[in-house]
Amino acid sequence: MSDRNTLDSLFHLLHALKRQLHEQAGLLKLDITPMHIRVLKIIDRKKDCTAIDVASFLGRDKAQITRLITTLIEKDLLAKAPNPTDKRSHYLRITASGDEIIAKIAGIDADTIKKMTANLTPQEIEDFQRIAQVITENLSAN
Amino acid sequence: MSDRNTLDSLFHLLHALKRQLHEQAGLLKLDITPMHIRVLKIIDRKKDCTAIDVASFLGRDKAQITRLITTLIEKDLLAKAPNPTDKRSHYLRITASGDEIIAKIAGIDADTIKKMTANLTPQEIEDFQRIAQVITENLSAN
DNA sequence: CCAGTTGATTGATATTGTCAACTATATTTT
DNA sequence: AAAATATAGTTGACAATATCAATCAACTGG
Repeated sequence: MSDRNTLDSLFHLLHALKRQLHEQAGLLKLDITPMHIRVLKIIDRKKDCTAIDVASFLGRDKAQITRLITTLIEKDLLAKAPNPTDKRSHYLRITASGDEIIAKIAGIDADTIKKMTANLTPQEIEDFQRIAQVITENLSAN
Repeated sequence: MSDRNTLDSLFHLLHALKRQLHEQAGLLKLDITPMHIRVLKIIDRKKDCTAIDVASFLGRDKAQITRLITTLIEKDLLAKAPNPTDKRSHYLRITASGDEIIAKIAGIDADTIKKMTANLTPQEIEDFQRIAQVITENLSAN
């Protein structure tokens, strides 16, 4: 367990995080996945958010985003509004039910972060985030 | 981009890492995935490794491990040897071709880590790894 | 207007992950 | 020793995530 290298550690962390978020998604009792939740959060934060915005923010394929948005609309957590500047695209708006879910998610997220960062100092958390970002950029650079 | 929270940062990092490893797996020109590579590495490190050992080390379902091992055997990177202490199970042995692949992987891994940690100090890398482990443990604890 | 680009959707398919059922051996209990 | 239980491994089914290619409609620059 102790002779893991950086890559292994990260993989392990990834897996633990995935499990955690999957559990949390289950807590919502909606038939919704972690990715749906991420999409919802992004749309909530960004004004006049379109599908492309979500895709580029997450660095994911447009196809995946289309499908995630479709199910969010089916579940009435999201609705499309016309985009006055481009008839091909739509502004994504959170519905009233969506707002409720987002509030719940915020609470659950806070718990997760609290759990993750138990026994870490604010300085450590800040360092971790900063270094994580550097590594991400290093990986993304080609 | 800048107002990401810890969860978002981690997700982003893990996604970038996944992509990187996927590319690297492609580099091997075998028809093999990142998970196959992880399994191969574990078996290489542990003497008399069985499928269960791999599953418990990775914290994955046995079913998934069985399938990964099956394709590794098909590709002649792995072979089963009898386990003298239990007729249900087998020791997993790396073949000669498997050894070659593992050597290549080691080189590629070194490159990845170098890329990831460019412009980070040894201290930062150490901190990151330590904090990542703490977070993993926090998440795994129930 | 035309050519090329972009936003969105759909189909196909790969990877990873989980659950449940099952076989064959091992181990424990009585 | 026989019965009950547990474990190693396999298989089937399926969910969640991800990517690629093709397509359509709408936009943009020349």
